[in-house]
Amino acid sequence: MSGDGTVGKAMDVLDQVAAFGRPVRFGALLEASPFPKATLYRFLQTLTNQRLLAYDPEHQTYSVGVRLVRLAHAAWNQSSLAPIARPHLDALSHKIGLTVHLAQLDHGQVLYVDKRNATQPIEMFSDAGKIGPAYCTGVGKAMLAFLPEEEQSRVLAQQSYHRFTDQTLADPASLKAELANIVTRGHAYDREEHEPGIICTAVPIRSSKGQVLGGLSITGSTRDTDFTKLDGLVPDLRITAQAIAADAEAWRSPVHLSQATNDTDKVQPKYGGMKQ
Amino acid sequence: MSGDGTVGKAMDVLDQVAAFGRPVRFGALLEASPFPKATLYRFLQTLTNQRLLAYDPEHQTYSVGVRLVRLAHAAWNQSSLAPIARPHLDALSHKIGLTVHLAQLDHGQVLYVDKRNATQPIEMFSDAGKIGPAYCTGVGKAMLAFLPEEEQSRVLAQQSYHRFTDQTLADPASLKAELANIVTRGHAYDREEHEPGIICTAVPIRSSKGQVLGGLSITGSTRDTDFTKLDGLVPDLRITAQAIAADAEAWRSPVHLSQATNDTDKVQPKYGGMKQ
DNA sequence: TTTAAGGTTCCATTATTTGGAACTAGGTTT
DNA sequence: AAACCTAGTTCCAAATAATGGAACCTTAAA
Repeated sequence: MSGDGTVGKAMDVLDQVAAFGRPVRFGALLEASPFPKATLYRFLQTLTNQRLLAYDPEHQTYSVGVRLVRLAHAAWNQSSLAPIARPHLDALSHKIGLTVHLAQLDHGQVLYVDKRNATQPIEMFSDAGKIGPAYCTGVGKAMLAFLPEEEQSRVLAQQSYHRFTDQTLADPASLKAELANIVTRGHAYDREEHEPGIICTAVPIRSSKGQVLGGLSITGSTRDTDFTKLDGLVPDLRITAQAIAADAEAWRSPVHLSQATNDTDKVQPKYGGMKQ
Repeated sequence: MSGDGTVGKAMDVLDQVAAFGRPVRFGALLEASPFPKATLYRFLQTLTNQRLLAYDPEHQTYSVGVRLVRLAHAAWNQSSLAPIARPHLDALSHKIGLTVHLAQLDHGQVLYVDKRNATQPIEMFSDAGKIGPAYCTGVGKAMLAFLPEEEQSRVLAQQSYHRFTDQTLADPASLKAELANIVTRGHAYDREEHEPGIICTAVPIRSSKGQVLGGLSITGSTRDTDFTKLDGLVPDLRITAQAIAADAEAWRSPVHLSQATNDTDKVQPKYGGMKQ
């Protein structure tokens, strides 16, 4: 699938285990794997050694390893919009009192990187890291709409176009038409296209050069809210998105000036600080 | 460092980028890398192709890629205690009104997988995924204390023994003595050993066979609380830890009965659902 | 005790990785 | 403007690691 030599293949195996969503036995993996028994076995060994997988000897099952949680922490901090956007999300959700989502595009899908739920407590990882379809969510369409021509076509061709509800735009043509509307309008709607009873308004987060950095949305249920209400909040959304974009650009720029002075007095110097 | 063929080396590179904590240029990586230029270059290409790294062409910098966030979501859900422990944490933090941490051991270090902060809103990934030292935190010591002999020795030898405060137990001998106390007492203290002004009580989460699954702690500042107060909460901690362990065992057991019926009607069937 | 299925190891073959050196693109000094 | 860096990229023969068919365990049932 990915190619990319041994590392790519190993990642495919990792993805496969992750896709099961629960501990899985060797045989189950083998059945669905393009690799012969011995090869798959060795990959699982390697990944387990690397603690990218965890092996439960009692049940003889593999599951995705916690080392990933650690790496993800770094990823979330250093290459997602989340740390930059945090204060803005706090302010926005406090002001409007509805659920706010921050998302980015990953491999043609919507990756939620942060969330504010005004009423209930936040659901941690269960939301950050969650993925959703791009063609039938507010944030997804807001991001797609402002993608450069070529990239947009590529991503549109990747979508699954599953019909979640009877509002879902389940083919590239109607989606493309909708995206044009979004560009002129400046924001996207989700009209119960993904889940019945759930509507949303979303805007893209774009750099000064117009590059799509992410998306921001307000979500509500049809019981509590409607599009008139949501429309009233669009200015707030826009302002927040712009503020996030501005901060993102301010953060990125000065980075390359100082040459890597690997702070050795840090709390947990990668491996260096640990005896081996 | 890790060995394990090509995949291991690639992971080392990934770790190296993660350790920088910010976007990093090729040259900076090369300086600190055991690999020759061409080799490092190819690894970075491969990892970038795999979206495990993200490359910013403008600044020519690499950072950890968001694909990891996605994988971590799976890891957190399927092989951490967090999803099982969630309701218990909610109940505990609600009842006692102090900060509660849920942690697991990863590679001799404390990996925080969830947190409840009774007063302030939860800080998402900034806490889940965070790592800390095992030898000078409450959860760390609680878990170390109940490790099997051999594993304990191995992990003790891995610690960095940095003296964070003048309370830090900064050598294996005094740590080992303390661990013995923890075993008889049944719970661990952090007496400002990691951060001045921060104290905590922690218990291990152990399976019915005594295996250490994780750790649970209550943290407070010396201004608001003291060990007398914390001691009063230990029974609650214990009960919660036991409940989590019980649920964890109940969840694991029936897993291997049903043979992999890869749900194809799932929302996002890994790649299968997407045209390629 | 035999059979079977699931898992693990072996090892000659095959394919990938390796890294020194040569090359290219920007930017800076002479 | 030419020479000269420095940082990043490509090439390719040699070295190394991955491959997978088959044999071998090990546990659970017949």
